[in-house]
Parts: sequence; C-alpha cells; structure tokens
Amino acid sequence: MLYICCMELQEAKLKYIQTWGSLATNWGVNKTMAQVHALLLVSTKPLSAEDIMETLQISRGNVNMNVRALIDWGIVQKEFVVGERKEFFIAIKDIWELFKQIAKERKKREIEPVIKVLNELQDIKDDSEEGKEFKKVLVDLSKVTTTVNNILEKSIRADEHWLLSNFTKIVKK
Amino acid sequence: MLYICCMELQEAKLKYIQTWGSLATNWGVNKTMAQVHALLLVSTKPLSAEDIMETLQISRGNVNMNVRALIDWGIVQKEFVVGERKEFFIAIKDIWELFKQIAKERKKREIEPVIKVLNELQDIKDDSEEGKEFKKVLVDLSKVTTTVNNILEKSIRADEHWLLSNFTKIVKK
DNA sequence: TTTAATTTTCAATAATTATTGAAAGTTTAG
DNA sequence: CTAAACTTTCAATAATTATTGAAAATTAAA
Repeated sequence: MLYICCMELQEAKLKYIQTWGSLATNWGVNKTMAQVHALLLVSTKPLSAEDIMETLQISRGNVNMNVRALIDWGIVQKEFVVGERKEFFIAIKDIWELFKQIAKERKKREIEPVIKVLNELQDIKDDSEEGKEFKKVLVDLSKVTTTVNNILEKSIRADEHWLLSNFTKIVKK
Repeated sequence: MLYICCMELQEAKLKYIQTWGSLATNWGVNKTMAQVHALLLVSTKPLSAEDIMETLQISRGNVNMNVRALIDWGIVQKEFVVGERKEFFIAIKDIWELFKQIAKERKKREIEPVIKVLNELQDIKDDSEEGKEFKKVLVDLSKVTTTVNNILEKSIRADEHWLLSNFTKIVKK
C-alpha cells in the first residue's frame, strides 16, 4: 500500500501510473505491467504482492505474472524485509539505468532477430530487375536497422553523462 | 497481385512480410497494417485494394482501413494509373524517409503528450520527503524522455548522410 | 515432521482488438 | 440523369490478449 501524506501527491502518483500505462499500450507493453512498474518506481519503500493488488485493484495471479516479467526484464528486484516472511519488490530507481536495461532487452529480443532475417534474405540468388530492387530495399532496411541497433548498443554501454552531453551536443548542432 | 519471376524471390518477399508483421506486434502496431506496408514496400508497381486482398488474403474493409491508416501516417500514397479507374497505392521507398516519417508521427502522438504530463506533474506543491523523491523521479524521467525526443527531432530534420555517418562515428568511438 | 504462510500455475473467463462483409455512399462514364 | 465501378462505413463476429481465482506447489516456522 502507498503511504501518502498529501492528497495532491497521491493524485499525482496515480496520474503518473495511468499515463505510463497508456504509453505502454502504444508500444506493445501490457498496461498492467507498466502500471506495476510505475507504482514500484514512485514508491518510497518496497511493496509486497498484496500492496500492489490493493493499490491497482488486480488479482494475485496477475501481480505475480507481471512482477516476474519485470524481474525477467531486469528492471525490478526482489527485496527481503527484516521480520517479514513474504517477498517485497523494488524498481530500479536510476532512470538512466532503467532506460539502458529496457534498450538492452528490446534490442536482444526484437531488433537482433529482425537483422538476422534481413541478412538471411539478402542471400537469395535472383538477378532479375525485381530481385535487384528487392535486395536494395533489404539493404536499406538493414542499414537503418543496424544503425538503430548500434545506437542502442552504444547507449547501453555509455553512462548518463554521455547521453545528456554527447547526444545533446549533436542534437543541437 | 505480386508479379513473381522466381520462387526464391517470392518466398523471400513473403518471409519479409511475415517478419515485419511480427516485429510490428511487438511494438504496438497492428500486424495487418505492417504487412500491407511491407507488401507495398517490396512491390515494384502500385497495387490496388484487390491486389492486396488477394495477396494477403484479407477482406476489402480491412484493406481499406489499414491503407488509410498508412496514408494517415504519411508512409503510403495513392497513385493513379492511366486507363484505370480504381485507386492504386505505393509505399515510400526511401527507407530513411520512412524512418523519419514514423519517428515524426510517434513523437507527436506518443512522446510529446507524455512529456506534457510529466511536466504538469512536476508542479505539485509538496515539500515532504516523499514529495521530493517523487519529483526527482519525474525530473529524471523528463530528462531521458526529452533527450530521446530531441534525438528524434534532430533525426527528422537531418538527412540520410547525417544518420549513417555522424551517428555511426559516435557509435564507434 | 506438521502446518500455516506464501507463491505459482493455469483452465476458465473477461476484455480488448482486429476482421469481415454487406449495405450505404461516391464517383465517373455513357 | 442512370447505372456500373469503386470506396467507405460499421454492426456483428472472430481472434487475440489479459485477468481471475482457486487449487497445487513451495517454503519456513513451530
């Protein structure tokens, strides 16, 4: 359960959780998963499955599934609280770390497999005009996809300073 | 209908259409919409609604809905073929242009509204410890989100050369 | 051990999202 | 005009995805 000291703050947190949930659906992420994550992110203390159930009004099974998916993504961890038997959870609070972790996982799960297929398809033997055009599309797609992949790769290895200064510099020029 | 000259090429095109469709579902895009787009992208000539229906085995209404969504995104255009009454469609073939167009739309539709909410929420008046921590999370989220937004903004204005050389240079260093 | 607390699983169900297809609406050729 | 060709709409339906909740499995205190 969220410990709240002032109505405005409570409302702000709930609004944030909602906003994050709807952003998620646009990007192929389960809404509840995003909300659980947002809740853990704004919580000042570790939360148990019951806390999450209560605050988001969802079932135990749903909490369990989504928390484990978040752990699997490497952006939530189990935490043990002294004198308590049940498990508690916390989210990575360092947003840059969070960004990197998400970039890393999506790169691995979604971008790399596509690059692999695009490369495989380039191997077809077809010298017709149509074949050449198709290959050109594939090569172009590979270029952009690989570049995006490289940017993510670099981001994952970089520190926050690099993102905020180096990228910003480029962006402004 | 796809005009095919060789089995391997046909298969390659179909495999590409499938791959693109499944990538799409991971990123919150309707699978059929991605497939229609992929089909237009690899086609050497403009396709009619019927061509698309036939190749992807989907209904007229579905084709109409998805083609119009693609036009709305600015990545597909109507094309008139001499001597033909019906409409034909073509996809932007310049992949860099395509990337920019998609970045532009997602930025406008999804990222900017989130930045707006994050900024609004920062205005809450709460000097408690919890309030401060929440604001810190918001500020950090805003920073990363804004930076991503700026990168997209710059990408949208940049030319292909900038993406492939400038970004690559940074990525390698 | 035993038993109570807690977590996990998963078939059933609900909610959401996508698709169909036929009717209504438009456009253009004659 | 009129009719045929074509496009759009949208209620009904299908397909997909998310959620529940109770039973099974696991864990740890007594």
